[in-house]
Amino acid sequence: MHEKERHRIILSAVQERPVATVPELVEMTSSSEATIRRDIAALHVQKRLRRVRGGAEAINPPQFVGLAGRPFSVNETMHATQKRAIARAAVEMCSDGEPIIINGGTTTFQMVHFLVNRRMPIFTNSFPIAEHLLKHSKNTVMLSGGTIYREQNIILSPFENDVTRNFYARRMFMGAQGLGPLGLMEGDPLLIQAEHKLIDQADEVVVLVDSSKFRQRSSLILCGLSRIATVITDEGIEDRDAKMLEAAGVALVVAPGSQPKAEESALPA
Amino acid sequence: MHEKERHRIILSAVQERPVATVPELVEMTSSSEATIRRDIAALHVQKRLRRVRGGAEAINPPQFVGLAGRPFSVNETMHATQKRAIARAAVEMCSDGEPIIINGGTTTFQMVHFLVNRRMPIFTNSFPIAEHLLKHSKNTVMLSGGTIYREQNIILSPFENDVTRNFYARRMFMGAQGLGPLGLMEGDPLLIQAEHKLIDQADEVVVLVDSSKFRQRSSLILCGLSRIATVITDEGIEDRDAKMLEAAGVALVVAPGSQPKAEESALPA
DNA sequence: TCATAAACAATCAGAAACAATCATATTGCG
DNA sequence: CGCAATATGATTGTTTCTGATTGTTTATGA
Repeated sequence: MHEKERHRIILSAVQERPVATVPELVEMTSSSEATIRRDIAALHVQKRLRRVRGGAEAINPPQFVGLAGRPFSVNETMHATQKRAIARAAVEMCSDGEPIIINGGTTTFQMVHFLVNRRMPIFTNSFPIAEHLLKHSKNTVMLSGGTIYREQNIILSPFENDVTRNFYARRMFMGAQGLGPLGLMEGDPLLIQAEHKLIDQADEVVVLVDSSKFRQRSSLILCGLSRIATVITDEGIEDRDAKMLEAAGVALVVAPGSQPKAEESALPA
Repeated sequence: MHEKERHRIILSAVQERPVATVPELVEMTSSSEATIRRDIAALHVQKRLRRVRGGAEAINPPQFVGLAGRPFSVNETMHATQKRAIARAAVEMCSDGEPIIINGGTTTFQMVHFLVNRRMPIFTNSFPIAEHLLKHSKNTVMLSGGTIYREQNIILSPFENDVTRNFYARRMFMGAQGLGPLGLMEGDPLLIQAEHKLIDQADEVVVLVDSSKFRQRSSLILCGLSRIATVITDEGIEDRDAKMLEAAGVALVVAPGSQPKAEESALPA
């Protein structure tokens, strides 16, 4: 067996399980202990894995923290103030007892804080949202079934007939990566899939986007503006974008309390 | 067992409950008291947990366990040692990569600790199990969809065609309230419903019950003994009950390490 | 307060993992 | 074909870890 081949096997083993022991790898590669040690040492200096006593471990999760993958936590802090204000406005649209659907995302996640004193049936495909509502509120929580995708923080099943098809609500709340004349844009095909499942289960689609999202573009269009009933954003929205929504017959809600981001709006051309 | 694995198990246990005792961890890791103390000390200086007299506790604020309803937490401490030994034996039946189904329950929950160093597709209807596996393991987690019932700690949908019908595994693991000649007994109709959904999705049903369950009776029969492939219990099982299982063609596994409860078995008539 | 048990710390022998070395095998090239 | 360069495997001695034993400290109840 060649060196490259062993390295491939070792890296694969390390990815699959938190720690791969030297005897395990010896068994897998049919090579000697000394060779495996040398390989691990080599891969260690290449920073392709971390060498630990007894074997090797993957380098990416030094200790994997909780549910939220990196992308989630990073996003979580961006535009936090606006997101919070937008989320509050979204929750204020709801009345107790009225069922709602919340699609997973960092903006919609902020809604949970304003839902703690409410009592309504809430359907979501987001594990963190469900978790938070369960632990800190008395709402009835309903969850879509399927595989939990750690990176995207959503639950998605590849099948047609899941519980999702049996839940219906007047409003569905969702975020997006971008919003433009062509409609709602998303960056991840998996999210597109998940959102398509939910979008048909509600009369009105309410989109939560901070004003920076009007400048974001992406290649994946989820749906046209016509499908959107309401957009909630912050005070940083530009007239041009407001007019675009108005022309498409989309109701616009500007969440108060989010400080106008004059500098951010006046971007250097 | 290697250092990293022990650390993962310890952190996993500490998360589950506010405090994990040294003897508990000794039992879970099959290592000595001295080693556990050293591990705790090491994790303490790494600020990954707090060392306290008697064991270790989670470092983050004592987040109240809103999720686990009273019944769950109370049950959780009963027969804890046996339950853990049984859960360990259950996980030892599984090989990496082999998909399994875990029905929610306090005994089956204990399986999570032994699954942290594994890598397999796991389908469950239990929110706490899914949560723990997500946070402390690399397993692929699949969840059934539906309403989350706080009291029973399970997720159940009233509909026929949900994701559950699309997942299939060789083994399904479940607990029960009682086990007698008539079969598997459960106390709550909701659990019956949930378990019926899963029971058809696996070839073999593996039942995890501590030996006290052979003396429990209940009015709701979930299924006959013939449907059960294996029963895992502790050393407190009586000959009469073992014979009953044998007669029904059920494989019996007695989990080692659970000290024989001589006094408990010899109940005052 | 004292007695008792539990939890802890310190120590040491044995085991496992490791590093260093050397002999052998494989490969590439003249 | 032979030689050199490199890679591999075995051997050795060293380091590190683990588990048992001992004695000390801390909590608990009479």
